[in-house]
Amino acid sequence: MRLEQLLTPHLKGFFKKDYQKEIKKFEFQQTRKEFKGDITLVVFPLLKYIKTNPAQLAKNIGDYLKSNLSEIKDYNVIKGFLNLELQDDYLIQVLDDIYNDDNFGKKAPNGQKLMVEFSSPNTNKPLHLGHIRNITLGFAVAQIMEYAGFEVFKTQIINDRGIHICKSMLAWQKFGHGETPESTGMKGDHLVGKYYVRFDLAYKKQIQELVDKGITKDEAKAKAPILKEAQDMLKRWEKGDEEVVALWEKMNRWVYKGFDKTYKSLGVDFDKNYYESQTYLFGKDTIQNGLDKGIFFKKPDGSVWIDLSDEGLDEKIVLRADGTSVYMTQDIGTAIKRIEDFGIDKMVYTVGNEQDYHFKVLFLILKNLGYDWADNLYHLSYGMVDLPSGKMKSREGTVVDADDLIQDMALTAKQISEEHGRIEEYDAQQQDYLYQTIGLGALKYFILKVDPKKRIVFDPQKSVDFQGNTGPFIQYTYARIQSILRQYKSNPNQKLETYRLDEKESELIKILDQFPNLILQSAEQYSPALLANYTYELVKSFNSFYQNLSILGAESDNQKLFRVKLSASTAKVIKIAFKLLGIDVPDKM
RNA sequence: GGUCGCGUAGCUCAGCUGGAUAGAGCAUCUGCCUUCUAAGCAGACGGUCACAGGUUCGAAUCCUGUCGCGAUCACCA
Repeated sequence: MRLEQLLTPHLKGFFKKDYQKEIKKFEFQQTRKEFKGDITLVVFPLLKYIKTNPAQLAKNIGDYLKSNLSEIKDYNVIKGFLNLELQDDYLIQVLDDIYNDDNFGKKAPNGQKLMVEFSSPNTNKPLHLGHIRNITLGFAVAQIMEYAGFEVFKTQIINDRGIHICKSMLAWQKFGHGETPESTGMKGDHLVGKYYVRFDLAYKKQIQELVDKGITKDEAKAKAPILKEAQDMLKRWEKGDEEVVALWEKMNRWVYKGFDKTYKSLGVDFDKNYYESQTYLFGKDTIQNGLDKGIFFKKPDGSVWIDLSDEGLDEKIVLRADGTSVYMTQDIGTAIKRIEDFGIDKMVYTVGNEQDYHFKVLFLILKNLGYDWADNLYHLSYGMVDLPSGKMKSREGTVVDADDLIQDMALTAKQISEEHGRIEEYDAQQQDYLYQTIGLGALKYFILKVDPKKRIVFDPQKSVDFQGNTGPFIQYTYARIQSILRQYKSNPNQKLETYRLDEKESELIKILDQFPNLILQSAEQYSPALLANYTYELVKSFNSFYQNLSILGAESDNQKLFRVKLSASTAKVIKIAFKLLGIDVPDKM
């Protein structure tokens, strides 16, 4: 980042002076290991402006930079690549600036408000691995955006009404014998989930009975009495029936208490919750408004539609024939409401790629309704988390439960930690906290390092690694550095003297220098994966430095000071990057 | 069938706004703990970047087509 900022103005000056050309952007890349140099200018793209031999042009640029910039020590040209070597003094200065910057990579506020939606669960069952990906991803994007200058609001829309929750309610009424989270010791969301499964069991039994009586399966599915009862319950809920509403409130309370616990153990929070029971009626006025403007049209049966065939899509329903809302109606209303509530400029929806079509349509509708901000809505679409056997299916009991998984990860962390036996002086509480930190670090990093749009295959048998490109490896490196800093007894805030850098050292500085750029890129692309993989690259480079050169055993005080500052700066970047990813780093492990 | 996404080493993934000989980890194999934490380091092995065309000085990257996998095209959410 710094290196490019240093060179660009001089390159512009060179082309203006010698060739009378205005060139805005230059292409830099890291110099490949097998060549000498710290940064490389790719000369080929410049041939568009100046017709000449690339090697000759590279040489001319190199000569110019070397004689005009004291920071350039030397250069070499290989084909169309100009490899520039920097003075050690300059790189040391770069490091010192990084060391002294407590908000390294943080962008100044840009004055824009951004809302990030993630999680958004149904309230009829506990969270599972799919939610963990959603939550981890959405939370990380929110944090990155904030660091990149936005004012961020984290939100979720909780699907607390509908047939699914009525099924749990009905089954609890029928088979629950008044069970509560207190009476059973079960987490509330798990208890409610238990009755959702219980409903399905009874439902299937009734279907089978009807089929045995000679009714077709499809007919049986529609006619099963228990389903009728659930549908009836939903109608009563919509009419505001006191008994049903009271039960609904009670069971949702159980679920929220359970969710809160899961969110807490995942280390995430929200600035504002929206509930579908309150938002599902939003949007109806907007539909009328759109009808008046001729954006929507009414079919003979009274249902309201939008025709998007000009955009290459189909007709889409926005209001049912009986005048009730569909998903789309609600989402239109909720989007408008959010803009009104917070005055936000942009919005990110973290929702799985199975809803790509829905969001495409939603954004188009809002645009057609004349909302300019519709251009600033982004669907952060991510791939499903599948098992080696395929999709997770609740009916087949293959769903990986979030709470179980978090616990398993901590348990694995415990086993590995005990083998190493380095934290015996910790008390039980500190140890538990550490196991949580490592287990969660492994899980979150495992998810975040993968490009969001790609499908993830999760093997519960193999679970998650703790070696290589993993959260624990990065946490471990951080802990190692803390150990060194604890042992360094001098004042690290002294001025560095000039000193001959080792290759491992200069490489590390150059990677650190890229961090601000990575923040920008991750924000632009809504991709925590970029940041995660950068952090891994940084840590690998540090470990190579660490294993090959002695830090506290350096030859001189100045060298020791330099290496301590380099280590501390690396730790700082690891900590910031992991904070943005929603992962804690331990001082010992 | 239409639309969208994905296809890189045995496995899991980087690299994709075109640039040098395609990179990591896991697994397998070889070294390195009397020196700062070996969850580590140094190295070996492993590739028709799904396939076929095209654009370009240059393609894993861009375009077209084919194949494979997934999603979606509900008065469900």
